[in-house]
Amino acid sequence: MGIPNLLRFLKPFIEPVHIKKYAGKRVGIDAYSWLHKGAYACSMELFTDPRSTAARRYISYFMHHINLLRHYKVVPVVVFDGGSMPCKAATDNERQRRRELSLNMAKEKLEQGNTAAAVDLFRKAVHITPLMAYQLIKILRSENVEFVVAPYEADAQLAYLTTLNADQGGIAAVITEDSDLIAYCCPAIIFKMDRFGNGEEFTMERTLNTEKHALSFRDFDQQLFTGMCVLAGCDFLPSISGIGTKRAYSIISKYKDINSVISNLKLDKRYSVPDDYDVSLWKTLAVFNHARVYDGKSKSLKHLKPLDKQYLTYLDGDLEILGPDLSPSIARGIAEGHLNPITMKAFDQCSRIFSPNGFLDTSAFDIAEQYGSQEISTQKSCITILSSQESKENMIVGEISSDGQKCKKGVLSLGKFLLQKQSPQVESDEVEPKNVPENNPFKKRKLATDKGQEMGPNELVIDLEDEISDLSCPALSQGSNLTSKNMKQLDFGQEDYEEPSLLVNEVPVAICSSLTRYSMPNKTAPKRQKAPKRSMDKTNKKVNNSGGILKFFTRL
DNA sequence: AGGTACGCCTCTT
DNA sequence: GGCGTACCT
Repeated sequence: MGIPNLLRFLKPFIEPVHIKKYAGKRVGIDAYSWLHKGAYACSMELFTDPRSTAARRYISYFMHHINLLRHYKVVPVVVFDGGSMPCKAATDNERQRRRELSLNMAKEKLEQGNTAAAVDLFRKAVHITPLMAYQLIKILRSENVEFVVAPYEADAQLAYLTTLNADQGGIAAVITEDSDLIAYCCPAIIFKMDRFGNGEEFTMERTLNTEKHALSFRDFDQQLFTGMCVLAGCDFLPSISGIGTKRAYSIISKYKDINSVISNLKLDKRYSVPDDYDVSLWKTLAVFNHARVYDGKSKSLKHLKPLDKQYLTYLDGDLEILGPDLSPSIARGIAEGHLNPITMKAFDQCSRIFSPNGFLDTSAFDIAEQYGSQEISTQKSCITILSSQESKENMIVGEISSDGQKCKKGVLSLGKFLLQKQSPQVESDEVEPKNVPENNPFKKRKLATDKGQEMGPNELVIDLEDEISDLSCPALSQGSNLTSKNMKQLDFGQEDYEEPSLLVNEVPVAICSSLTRYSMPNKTAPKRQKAPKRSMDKTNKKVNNSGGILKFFTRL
């Protein structure tokens, strides 16, 4: 729950900000906050029909915000929560119980035909499961959005990333709704960011160095600041009854030493301080300082900050409360989104088979799933789905050269393939075309060879203006939602922003598109190195020529 | 004045 | 998770 009232208490130090302030910077995102908000848009569907498009609206919500950041040249780094901390088990269980209660009531109401009441209850029952996070991860992966799954608390992971330089994977700020990040002394945090990029900014620097409303943290160091937060009550340790943010502040600024604070609290008859409160407080401070995080460089767990003797003595060798240690391979599997951080099992058995290629992995798996296949295998450059139902033969549905530089008919046939399955009217000879037609949307642009553009090896670029109207792949032309005409024009302050139509409501575009980076209708291929500027093309359409607005789709 | 317990909201148009 | 509010100390 964060620290109660902390945001209100620190309001004087919080200023309005627009995300464009962080243009060119890497910014960390607490995935949970957007996932949770997004899940509200589809809370009922998540229970009643989890595989439906409607149930995936939380992904649209999330990706809208990702695209917004990219539009303002902010590099998003998405951080997911991992395993739960042992010390939070009690509160976790309580929440779980409440949700289950709501869920049962919701189902009841639904059966009674009271949809309105059911929706209300489903909303109370929503929680973000690792599987939901995994669905998003698959999209992020295909859209080349950087992400990491924290071994435990995303907050700690985010705080850790702020201590690194950008070239080491570090971030300049964090977008979250959780005030816990303040307790981690995160240097810059953006709260309440809306869909236009407006939010409220907290900076440690401003807070420590300015006086507002008779509040001053000039004499506070990091330990005292975190101590104040913990004293006011946090997830790991409830506050002493009668102490909130203000009293925590005044008592810390009075004694300026954690141990003095505790001993004086114990002397004060107004408060009942548990005997072991000092130990608990130091242990909690240890978590905020040394929680276990994932280190992308060594690909293993490490501590947020190097272990400090002062805290270690209170921990008494019990490092478990910082999050149990994990072997590097498990930690990496979790961090890279292959293992469920709770169960430690692979999200899908095939993800690792594909990851060496790093290419069609999840999409291929999606297809297999759709076909009810039991197995998928990759052999050299082919992706094969072992079909268990329709035909007993193995079908080669994709073909990629081993260096990932060429994408042949496979991708197209993939699209056709699915299309045929879902739209019987498609001519059968289109199912496995011998050649990729000249005008096919998946034709590969010359990559990398073009004037220093920095394309990922697996990216395809489609020039929409040229090709959208004349697509050989009906799935795509049908998705005329791709034209700028059908894009929603949203007002983002002074600039117009063409929001990609998020979900293609019809069909198989999914598979193709997860590999595809569409460029907007400017003739030149995207340039991604220079600091891009927006420009107007002849048709007076506003376009983004900095790599195109990213399109994404999800499968049905 | 400050803390706490409680109920309501987070999406979308 | 946050927020606002009525009520308690």
